[in-house]
Amino acid sequence: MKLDVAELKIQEALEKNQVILIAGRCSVSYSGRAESFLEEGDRVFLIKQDGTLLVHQPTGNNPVNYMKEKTKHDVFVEDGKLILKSSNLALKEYLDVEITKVHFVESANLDDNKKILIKGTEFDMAEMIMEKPELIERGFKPLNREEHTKYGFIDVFGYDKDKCLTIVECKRYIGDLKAVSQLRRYVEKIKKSKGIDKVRGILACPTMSENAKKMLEDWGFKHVSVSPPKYLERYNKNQKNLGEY
Amino acid sequence: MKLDVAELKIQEALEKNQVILIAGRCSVSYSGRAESFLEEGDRVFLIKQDGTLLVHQPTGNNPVNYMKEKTKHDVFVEDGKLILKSSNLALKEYLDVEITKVHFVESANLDDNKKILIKGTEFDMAEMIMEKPELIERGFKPLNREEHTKYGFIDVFGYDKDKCLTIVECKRYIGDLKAVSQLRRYVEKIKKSKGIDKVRGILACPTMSENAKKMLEDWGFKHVSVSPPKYLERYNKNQKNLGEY
DNA sequence: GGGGAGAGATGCCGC
DNA sequence: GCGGCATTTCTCCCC
Repeated sequence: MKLDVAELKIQEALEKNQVILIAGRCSVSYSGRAESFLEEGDRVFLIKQDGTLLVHQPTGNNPVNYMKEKTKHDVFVEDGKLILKSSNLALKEYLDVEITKVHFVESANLDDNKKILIKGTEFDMAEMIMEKPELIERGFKPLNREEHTKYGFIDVFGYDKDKCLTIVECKRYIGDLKAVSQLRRYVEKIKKSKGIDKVRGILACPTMSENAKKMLEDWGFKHVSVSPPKYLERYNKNQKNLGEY
Repeated sequence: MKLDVAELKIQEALEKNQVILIAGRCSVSYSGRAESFLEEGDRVFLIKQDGTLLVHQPTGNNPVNYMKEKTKHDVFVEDGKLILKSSNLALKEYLDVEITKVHFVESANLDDNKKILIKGTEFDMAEMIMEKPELIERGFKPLNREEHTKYGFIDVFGYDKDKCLTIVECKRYIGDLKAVSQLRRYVEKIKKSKGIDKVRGILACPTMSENAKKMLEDWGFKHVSVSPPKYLERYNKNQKNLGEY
């Protein structure tokens, strides 16, 4: 596609506040929180209706460069190149693209006000434990979930069968050093603020790394194997259709 | 665009292992590490040459759904809908899309083997401190950077003017509770493994949150205000062109 | 592949 | 806006 045709097409789409998709050969410079440069190669550009810009290489999960919402975009041809200058003055972030070849440009007004529903999060784990406290220990009595105000952001806390205050930190995945550090911070905070000498700490997660297990034991905490709940599980080896939700 | 035309176009592009961009009205289901459902709306799909799939809503930075590399994609028309079934058997992840309307489909073979160069990272901060140790303290003598083997992943460590072992943890942005916890873990690890009683901990970051500052003081650590270096900084209020790199 | 930590992390919620 | 934290975090590097 000719550069000046692409230029017009992109300018019109920007004016109409459409989602724009561009594939082209380009180099990319960025300056803002950090700085970056990417030599010439084929990439995909996605400009969204809120001004977000994503630059994607032909492989990999993450955008190689990006600009956040409310970014302004300016497109023009100069010295035989299609230039895209994107700037977010509020964030002091700037991104420049020099496009030497445009493979295609497409744009459309997209209408979408739906929010994704996700199940199986850490929050769902905590909820499950509130409903089935025996997942932690026989005799465990949870008091509150997600106590944000007084003692920090604690997933679940309550009393064990011996009426000892017990803090439960949930992790969806493997429990690591960070998770133990976090639990430790909570336990100390509660000890201090309540003036109690003995507070128990429990890490609820599917598995733990060896080093984390060691640190957990050093601090007298306990690991309970719990996995996040899956409410919508419908797939298995023999099943090909998802069915309705 | 008619669904069966889109079907063919996508199938051909998949066979040719091209990058594919689709805009359409759809609902999305996901099952894997967690589970999710997204009601009907207009979205953009990006299928990459390594099998990566990204689903983007018309606003926002992050994909609303995604599948990692090596995902297989199957497209067909059924009951008047264009169905995209993506599965990653190795990861036991599955994503289903029901498309009721296709706005456009584009595809291309993209060639890109360049890697992005980023400056101003935490690593660059540590490097800067190695070169200018007075940024930390007068008399600070750094020994090593990124010591991974013996004492963990410590950014910089060395001796202060009184020959006391000193650990420096760098953060690009505001120092928070997590950062202080991390520093604390390192200091204790070194104390234990070296059998030393006094090890100093310094957090090098631009600013700190109040709670983190308090925790830092509680533990006898110190904050030094350091910002990540920017090697390519060329922008300012009065400058409109980026110039060459 | 596991483990540990950074990221231009982002996004969410609460204050 | 800051603060604290989860994320289908992802990515990188080392062992």
